[in-house]
Amino acid sequence: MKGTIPKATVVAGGAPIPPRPPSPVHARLAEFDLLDSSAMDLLDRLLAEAAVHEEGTVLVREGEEDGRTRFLLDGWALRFQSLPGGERQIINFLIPGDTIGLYGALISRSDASVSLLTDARVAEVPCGAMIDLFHDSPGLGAAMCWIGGLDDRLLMQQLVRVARLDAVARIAHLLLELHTRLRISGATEIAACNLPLAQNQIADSLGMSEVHASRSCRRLRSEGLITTVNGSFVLQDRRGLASLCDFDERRFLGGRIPPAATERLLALARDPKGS
Amino acid sequence: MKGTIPKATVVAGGAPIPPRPPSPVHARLAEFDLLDSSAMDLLDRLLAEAAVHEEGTVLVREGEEDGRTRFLLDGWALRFQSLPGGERQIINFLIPGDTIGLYGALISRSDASVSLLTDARVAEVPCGAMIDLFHDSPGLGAAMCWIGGLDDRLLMQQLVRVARLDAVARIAHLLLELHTRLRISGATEIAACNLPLAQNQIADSLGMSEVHASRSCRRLRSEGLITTVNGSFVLQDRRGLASLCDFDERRFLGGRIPPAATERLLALARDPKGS
DNA sequence: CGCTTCCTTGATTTATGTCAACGTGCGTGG
DNA sequence: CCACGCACGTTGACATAAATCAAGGAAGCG
Repeated sequence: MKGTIPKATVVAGGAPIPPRPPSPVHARLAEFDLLDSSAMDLLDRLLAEAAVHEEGTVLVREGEEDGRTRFLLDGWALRFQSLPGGERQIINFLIPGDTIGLYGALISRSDASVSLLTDARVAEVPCGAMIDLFHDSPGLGAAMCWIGGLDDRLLMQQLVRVARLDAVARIAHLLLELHTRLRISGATEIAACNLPLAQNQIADSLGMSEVHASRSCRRLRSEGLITTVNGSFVLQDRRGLASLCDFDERRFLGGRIPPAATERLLALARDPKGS
Repeated sequence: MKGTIPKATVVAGGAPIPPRPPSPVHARLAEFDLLDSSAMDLLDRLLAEAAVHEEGTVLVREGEEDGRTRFLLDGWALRFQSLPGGERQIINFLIPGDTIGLYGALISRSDASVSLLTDARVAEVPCGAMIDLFHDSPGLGAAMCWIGGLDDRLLMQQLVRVARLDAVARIAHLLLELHTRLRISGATEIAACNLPLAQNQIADSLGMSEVHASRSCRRLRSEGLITTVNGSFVLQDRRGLASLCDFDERRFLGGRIPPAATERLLALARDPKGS
């Protein structure tokens, strides 16, 4: 069940921004609109060599020392911690455009494992290249930090969900989050409604038992809010789901950059040795 | 009940690392051992002008556009989100040495509020200065990202706690985390055992009702694991607390930098215009 | 055909929330 | 100095959400 694999074209010059490959990473960065064409070129180069891995592959193992940062270009993954009892807590789901091990270049020991939920296309950036990136393109470096900030925001939402919502609302909220994130990373509306999750993954993510996850999903299904097609969830009524859990889409949209920062970053790009 | 306020001395030259003020920020960065004396000087300058605020002050309001990044030099704060029902979810507790709004320079709209739990000394770094920092001292810039990575790790632990542990274990785990973090930021062993928390703050942080927090704290007290002295928790038996919740201190220690990254960062510092 | 994996369902137990009442210390204003 | 209100913690009775245990069904796959 390999996904379609769009080719990553490497563009040569610094010409007035040529059409980019439809990478979900680019889609996410569209909102971070400070990248000039040289930054884009650098990004393209970093993402050019992507490898395809099979469903179930473990990309990163908790405690491992592996400074690489990866970009998930296609497919889904999950980040989790193993617990003393042998269970796992899924920290978050990773979708196309997401970063894996963003801090790998700075914190050698990874604090969570990452495994693939579907076949996936993954680009790897070695530790050194990740550091150099900040030097070669301060704008792209800033973009990486910006991604870090957005990820932090996601984790906050996951916390609020688990800490405050009941089981049905937790699931609704999670599904809506994934839908929103998929749209941001460029999925079509139809693709964004199709979430390849198993119920035990939902349970492990939201801190509930499998049995209870099953019952809660059933409730959502019986109210016509979702359906399941061979193991995938399909959102049927976003409005209805949102009303169950006070979903606020704005918490996932809009990572706008303060004007003052914009100026400085542009100045830096023009004159990297300034001041 | 103002805390003792150590003076922040600004050091002039780039001399062979003079004794630094005993700032908790410096203490935290001790583990990030890549900062040369010029980076330290820059940091000292950023932290030199700290203002003292009263307990209860709201430093940041959710949704507000305020690109500043702050450093908590003394005192405690909490970061929280307001929920539709009017309650709050405390995302995490901030202790001396912690950063407030690390991503402020890149994401203008803050996604959580921060208010002071005690009187506190706070240094403010404007948005522009935060960006320039990456240019003026790549090492210090890396240190800021590194802090972001550690904060991410903390948030993961908070999630695991809330998602997986029962009420008593959640509280024990939280108290141990705070103890560990306090030691890292330079608190004496005695100070680190003394946590100025109210039970309703614990409840709002761990997603449980106030009543249940009260009962759970009582259990910990009755087993001699903690005591309370006029509203503060005092850890009495760390070993005992840890056995209740599988606390793994290593999750909070050791943000070691990969060797490859160390080399590159040092090279960058020596030759900021290299390659 | 007999595995496994994923999901389902019912009966029961346990953890936690909710409601309501009360205590204690503490600051404030009379 | 007292009376009052307020923030904070405590306690008990009760309701509810969710875990657990146990059994079984449906699909995929050798």
